[in-house]
Amino acid sequence: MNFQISIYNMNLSEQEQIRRQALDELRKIGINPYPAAEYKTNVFAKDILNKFDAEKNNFPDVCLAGRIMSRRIMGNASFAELMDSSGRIQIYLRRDDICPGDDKTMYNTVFKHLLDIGDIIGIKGFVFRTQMGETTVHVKEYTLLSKSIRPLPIVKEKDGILFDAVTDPEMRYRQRYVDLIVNPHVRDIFRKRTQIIQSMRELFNSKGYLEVETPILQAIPGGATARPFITHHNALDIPLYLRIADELYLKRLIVGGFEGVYEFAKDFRNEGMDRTHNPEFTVMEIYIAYKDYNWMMSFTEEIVKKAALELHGKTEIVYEDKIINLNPPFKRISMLDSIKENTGIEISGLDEAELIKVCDKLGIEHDPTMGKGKLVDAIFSEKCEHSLVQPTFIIDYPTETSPLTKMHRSKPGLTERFELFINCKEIANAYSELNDPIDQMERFQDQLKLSEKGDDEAMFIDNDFVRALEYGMPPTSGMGIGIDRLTMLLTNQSSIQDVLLFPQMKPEKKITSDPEEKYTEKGIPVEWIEPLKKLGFTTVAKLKEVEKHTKLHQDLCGYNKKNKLGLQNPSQENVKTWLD
RNA sequence: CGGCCCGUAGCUCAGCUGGUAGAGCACAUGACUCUUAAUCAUGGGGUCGAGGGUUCGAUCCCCUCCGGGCCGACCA
Repeated sequence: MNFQISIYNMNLSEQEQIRRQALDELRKIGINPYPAAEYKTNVFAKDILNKFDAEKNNFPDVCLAGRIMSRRIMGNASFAELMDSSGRIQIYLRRDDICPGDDKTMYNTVFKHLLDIGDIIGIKGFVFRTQMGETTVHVKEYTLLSKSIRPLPIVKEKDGILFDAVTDPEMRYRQRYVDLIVNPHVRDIFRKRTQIIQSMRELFNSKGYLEVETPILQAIPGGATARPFITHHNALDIPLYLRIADELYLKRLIVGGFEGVYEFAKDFRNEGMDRTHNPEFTVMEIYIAYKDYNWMMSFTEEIVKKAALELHGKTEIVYEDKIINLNPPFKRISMLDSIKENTGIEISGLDEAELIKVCDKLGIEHDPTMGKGKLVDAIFSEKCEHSLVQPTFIIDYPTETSPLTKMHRSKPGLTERFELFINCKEIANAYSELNDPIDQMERFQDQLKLSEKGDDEAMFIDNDFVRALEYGMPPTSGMGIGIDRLTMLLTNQSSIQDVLLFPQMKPEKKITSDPEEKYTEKGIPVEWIEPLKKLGFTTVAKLKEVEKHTKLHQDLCGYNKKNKLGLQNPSQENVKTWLD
């Protein structure tokens, strides 16, 4: 028996070894643990739970498939829980139902011993209610559909309280598949994420706006201020950037004559990672001809309201300890008024030197690379954002930080731009788009000056984009919504990792391990390879670092004894030759 | 990048001014025909994140590193 285990792999846990043995046993019995055939089901667990009526006996013949999540075996009868994509349902198996004849293998051997929690099976039977009142499928016949050879964390639940729930973020994010299996509410979050996107798409399509795709690989990463990822195209031998925004391409399409275009775009920014930032993230950007930012504010209200209603059936949502009402109209206040409201200081018309004084007075850090716009932005971030719990449009931003935005129709030095804040976070950003090509070129050149001043986020000049504007772009309003952050808000999650299926993680540390040949080449007998690896010598190179061969010899003999391997101990001289 | 905390069985966690490890679940064997965190009995399972140091002796104390979390800084 010991030998039986050792020929598998010493690195496997006992439970994994047992499951691999079960795999072999199943094959011996003639059961394919990984059958190819389609398995036709006719119902989901949730449908049964919702619609079963014991008096009508309305599920006399069901077939469903899913993963075994728990088992309670009591001799000749067993209960188990089956989880399919819709949820969990209890199933009931009786030996003499599963095995009507003399051969009781399918129950006694296969179900009780060779199946495990985590295995995927299909069942046929009828629905009934147990004495305890639980809707249950009485199984007449089952089929193994896929054997699981790695034990799943066992999460138990009673009265809504989870026991031993997997909460370790490391495991939850790296092995999202496990998280999705054992934490059912996680699947729900991602369903809601898709629902939000669907809700927006439906609204846009109903208005006749066109969903488009624009380049992710861009020669000039435009449309936002951020540090890009850079890559290289071999055939063209040019650098390419992963997009930081799709704005400039969408506006080219408005020039091309579309009335409205939108894209759910993955953008990439080479910056810090934390609870609210992932290097790749999703932004919905939409551009509509002949509109302005006032119109866009109302449209944004409609988008947010619709998504909230479809997810929650109401516009009041709970986020952590706050209740947020997403019922329009949202408050609208200019950035300068908001600063005045929160600090009592009127900063309109101040020059750079005066703004620096204000920063000093308010205790806001600043540095010489910051222009007027960034100084105002810093004051706003520091003093105002925290007050914007309920949805609020902050409007009319300084020109300097808005190089793609039309000048304000009546307020000099400002632009027609708004950001929607909810729960103190920016959710949307929109403008009356700048369509004056000459103004646009000048703004790009101002960005160049900022860049020369040391601002490494300033925008690049996109000459082709200016050329497009020169042909004439209709007055247009554009808006972007951070899908990840909106999802966080609407699903009450506090970190972006919880709304991304596969958040970016540091690479997993690989344990390098040499193949057997490397060891045998050095004259090391096969049976001593495993003990050496267990002692930490996973590569032959590590053997070279051994200072005293006698110590290694001792360790090996000790390992042999401790694990009762029954191997013939090597001589000290032998061990010495391994180290050369 | 700085401060605080964490890393022990497959999972969740104990481990008392240092004496080479425990629980529950899971797993194995057995009992049990309506159980539901099923129950009962028995059993196996751990380089106590890695390396170094102090010590007769380190899971525990010290240093370095790796991985993770929270807070701050930077940053949309």
